[in-house]
Amino acid sequence: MIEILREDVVEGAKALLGGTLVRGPMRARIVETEAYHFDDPGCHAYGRAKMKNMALWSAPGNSYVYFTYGNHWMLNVVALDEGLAAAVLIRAAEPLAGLDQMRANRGVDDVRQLLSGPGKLAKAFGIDAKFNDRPLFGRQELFIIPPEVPIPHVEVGPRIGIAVGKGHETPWRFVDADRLEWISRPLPPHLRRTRA
DNA sequence: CTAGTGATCCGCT
DNA sequence: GCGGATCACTAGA
Repeated sequence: MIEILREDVVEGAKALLGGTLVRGPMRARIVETEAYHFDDPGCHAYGRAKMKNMALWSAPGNSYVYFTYGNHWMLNVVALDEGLAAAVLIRAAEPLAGLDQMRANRGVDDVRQLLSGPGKLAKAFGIDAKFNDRPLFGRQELFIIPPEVPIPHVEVGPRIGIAVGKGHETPWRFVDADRLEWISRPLPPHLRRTRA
């Protein structure tokens, strides 16, 4: 997995689908990701290094966690693309285990609401600044188990929440086509199907 | 649909 | 050093 992330952030974003995010009793299957890379105005690594995004230059496979909109933490996996800083945003997951812990952290009961968005997922897993810039593969307090085999069907769409003029059309949002009920929001009508 | 939230950034004193 | 704009979102009408 780290080898893929080091090579190509788009491939990395697809390869992370089907992976398992783990913390304590909590386990969840990653069903939605987005890719961001250095040359893309929507990427936090665009322009020059800033205080909050130092982790983007740490190492492929590390976490990049940041805070936005006054409320929300986001979990990213650091990657490289042609040697330049890049990242994969983990946007949604299917709860597998430790649901009671997730419910307690989120303050909601509905299983569909636990992890169906990047801010929700981070809150359910109790992810905050202390998880920034840490390895995510291998056993840690928070880690990701890569999928044993790539998932069979990936659907693609434009990324969410990117302002006009900042790469909003770039189709770098990837979802597990067989688990659409767990994604953060529906894909727009015309989508392309590709292989993982 | 819109309000809320607060750290960070950038351009100007 | 200051202040407004921005922001990879969510909850609730």
